[in-house]
Amino acid sequence: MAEPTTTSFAILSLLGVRSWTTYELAQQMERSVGNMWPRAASVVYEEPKRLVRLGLATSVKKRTGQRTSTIYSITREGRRALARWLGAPGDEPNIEFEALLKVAFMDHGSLEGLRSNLAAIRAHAESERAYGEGRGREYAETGGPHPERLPVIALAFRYFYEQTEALMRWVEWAEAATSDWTGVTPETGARVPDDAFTPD
Amino acid sequence: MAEPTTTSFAILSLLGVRSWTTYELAQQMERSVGNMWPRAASVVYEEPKRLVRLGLATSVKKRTGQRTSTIYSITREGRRALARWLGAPGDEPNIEFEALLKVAFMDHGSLEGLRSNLAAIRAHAESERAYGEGRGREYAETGGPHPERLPVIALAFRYFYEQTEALMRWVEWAEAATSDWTGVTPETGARVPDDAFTPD
DNA sequence: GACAGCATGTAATGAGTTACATGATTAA
DNA sequence: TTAATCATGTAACTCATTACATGCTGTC
Repeated sequence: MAEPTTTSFAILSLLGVRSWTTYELAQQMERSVGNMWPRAASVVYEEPKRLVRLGLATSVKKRTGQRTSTIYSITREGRRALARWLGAPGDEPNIEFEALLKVAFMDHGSLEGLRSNLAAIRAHAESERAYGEGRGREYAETGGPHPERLPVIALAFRYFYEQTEALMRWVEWAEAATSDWTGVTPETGARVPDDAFTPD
Repeated sequence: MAEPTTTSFAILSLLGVRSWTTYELAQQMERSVGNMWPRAASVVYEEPKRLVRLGLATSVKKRTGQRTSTIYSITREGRRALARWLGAPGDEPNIEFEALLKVAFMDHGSLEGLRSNLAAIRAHAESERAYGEGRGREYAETGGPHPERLPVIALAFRYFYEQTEALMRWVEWAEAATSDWTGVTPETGARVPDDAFTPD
């Protein structure tokens, strides 16, 4: 009853690093976990309660004037559960990409729709790249807030990098490949790029 | 009241190509849409009803012995709605990657956990690559069941390729970078790869 | 002393998954 | 004729999102 989910373990993983208030947890979920397991802040306010129910975490209330805030900490049993979860094989990547879905069916849309969606994807990729460069410099220079975690952080960081570069390469290829299109179907002037199905 | 979702439009996009039975829709959702918008078959059996309610599709029942099956077709209004949706900018990629999440917090796990998760990721990447090569050959040789869609299909296909290659590159890098680790933390013998935060 | 932004949640709603049920078809 | 697989759904449940509510803090 009420098994922990991947989201539960994502939060438990953060609690493995140190204790946090719920607000801090929400920040970390966005900043350091958001790239591989994005979740809205509101679940971060709910999930830790389950961890407490299951005995994997404890909570302490703190007063600030009228309001109370909650600080969560991992328990010994929580560490055991975390280690067990980490040892089991994790799920494969799950990708949702609405803009690409539109591109894939743009033969029912318009050339402007294609171009504007590619442009939006490129803008996104560029902003991700810039963000990544900033984060990378930060880690390289300061070591980050938890230097003892740098080896594993480096692994995840590099995935983000490969990911972003792949997206940039693709969108540049796609913009070039469609630059001479005059429509979105073969009859109206869309062409299959030579190297499309046999890349190298 | 019951606005269509991205999943609705994914299905409507398929209906833009031709009419399908629900079962065929479920197959197509896995085969041709699954890579950018994966959904369980059960939603494919529910969603088209909404399209009908909204006047974007029509349904016809067909008998096969005792059982009935349903064939869905797009309406003129459906085509208009589809074109409008295609013209608006789509959402950015949304990536969930549990195995990577585990890697990122494996400093609370074990070296075996790290290696086995990397191995699983590699196996997945290799199988994706093999699958992609098969599909690519198929398209290049036969043109696929809807040759008029080849130009846009080529764009989406190439994204899948870049995606898969990026994952392969990453996992090979990660396995090499961790091959000399004797533990998962700096004290136990994990090291930050030289090029981790300043790739090139 | 008002307003913006930080901090801390709850509630309503909905989308999606897994599990189940069962009919039809084909191969052993 | 049995078992496996294809085909067609429904039901229960839960995860997650958006929207809302409200207190605190610093600054103009």
